[in-house]
Amino acid sequence: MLVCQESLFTEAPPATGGIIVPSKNSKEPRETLNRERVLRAAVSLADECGIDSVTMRELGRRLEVKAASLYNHIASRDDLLGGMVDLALSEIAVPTEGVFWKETMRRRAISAREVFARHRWAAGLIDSRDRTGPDSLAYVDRVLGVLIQAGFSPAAAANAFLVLDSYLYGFERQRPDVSIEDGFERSEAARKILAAIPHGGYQNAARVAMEYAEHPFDQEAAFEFGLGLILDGLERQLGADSTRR
Amino acid sequence: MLVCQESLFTEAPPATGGIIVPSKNSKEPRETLNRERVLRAAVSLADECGIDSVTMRELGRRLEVKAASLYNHIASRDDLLGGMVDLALSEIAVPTEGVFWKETMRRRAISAREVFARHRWAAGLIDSRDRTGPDSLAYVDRVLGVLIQAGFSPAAAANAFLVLDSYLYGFERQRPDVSIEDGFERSEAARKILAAIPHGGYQNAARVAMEYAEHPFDQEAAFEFGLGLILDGLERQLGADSTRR
DNA sequence: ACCTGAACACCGTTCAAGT
DNA sequence: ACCTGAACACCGTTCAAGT
Repeated sequence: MLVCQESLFTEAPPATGGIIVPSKNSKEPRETLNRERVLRAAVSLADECGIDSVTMRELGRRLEVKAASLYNHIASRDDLLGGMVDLALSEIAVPTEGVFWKETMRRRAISAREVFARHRWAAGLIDSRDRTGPDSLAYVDRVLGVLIQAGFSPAAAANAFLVLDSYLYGFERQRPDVSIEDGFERSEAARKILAAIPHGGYQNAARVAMEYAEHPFDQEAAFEFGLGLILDGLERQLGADSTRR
Repeated sequence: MLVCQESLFTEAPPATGGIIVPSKNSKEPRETLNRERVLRAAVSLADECGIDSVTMRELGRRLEVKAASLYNHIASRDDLLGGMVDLALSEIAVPTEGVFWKETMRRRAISAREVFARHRWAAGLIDSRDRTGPDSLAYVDRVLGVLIQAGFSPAAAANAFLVLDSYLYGFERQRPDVSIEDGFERSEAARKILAAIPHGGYQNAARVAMEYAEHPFDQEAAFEFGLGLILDGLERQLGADSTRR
């Protein structure tokens, strides 16, 4: 299914050709396009080939339609990206209100990380873009509900939400591309790092590098460590606020 | 100095014209370009007009040079963006090793936020891009040094660094564009939000919106709240590790 | 209502040619 | 060593024209 090689042809394929999109039975009259089909195609294109390859023209090619036609279903490329983010965020597991808020928030964060692993382009697209899509809004409302029900004031709940998601998105964007894998390569890497230290420069960075060469960096553990830190802090704040009241 | 209006001319300005770049005395023979001058011009272009207007062609226009010439000084647009990030990060205040680590980290975070306020494009560019520029590496080394000296193990220091910066960058990217300002507009906004709630939907979001309509959201306070949470957590971890040893 | 063709005003990058 | 002209292979978006 992964068809990301830069197109070998610039011209449109012959209309008869089932070669390019083999999974599509071209006999049945193609059902008409709509916003959802466009968004879903964009998401899988981004998943497979990276966000940079999500161009109007490439997306049109995938949907067997000219780029200009897409504007019947989306307002602009920005609108497209916004819709894609909305779709991705909607995959984050729904917090269930019955569970203890801390556990709910932890599960939500881990679920979000799984979503961001599946859609590696998504975290980079969440920013000034308003989170006003209906799915997103419902999601935000549910998260706030869990926190308010747990005893946070509306403002404190919003604050907690913001702090948690800042960490979540920020961690995701720093997701390191660790490439060194087997033991030999690791110690070899450490040796090189030491050799490259120019006469006592970057000593601290070198110590960390050596440490990681021996005990590889556990990204998931690092994430959950920070998550726990924040959740514990929020819990303490909640306790302080409720005794004061 | 702000000259961001989309260029009114496509053709190059007349060579004699001091009209377009009035601050530049065009009589003296322009000093030759170099990497630093290109990067600095790109940074101020991004500051003034946004990152999207940093194109090779526009940058060339600013430097009174054809776009192709830029490739004598930078390898590619990606190289350019990397260099810009490096330059911005180098503006973050240097942590001084003499001070208590927690205060140092707090000041660093606040300084970083000031830098990101000045260069609003910067936070969005820090991601998979390696932080391997010489300035960045020296900076990383210094931060790690403060933490290690405070008693964190190399791995714990790296973890603390990662957690802090995840929060920092993540918060920055969510920086809300609060547009409502005066009191009347705020209560008006709250009224509208309530009116828009479709028969009991999004109740929690509505409560938060109303709360903010009365007591406007203090972004700086929210940031420092989360920052304090994380720093306190790290301090507790440091204490636990050192008593255990 | 939806799609196409063709155009417009852009991009990043390469490269032979100039100085 | 640095810059230019010209080209290549792209972009997003608009719009009259088709069905």
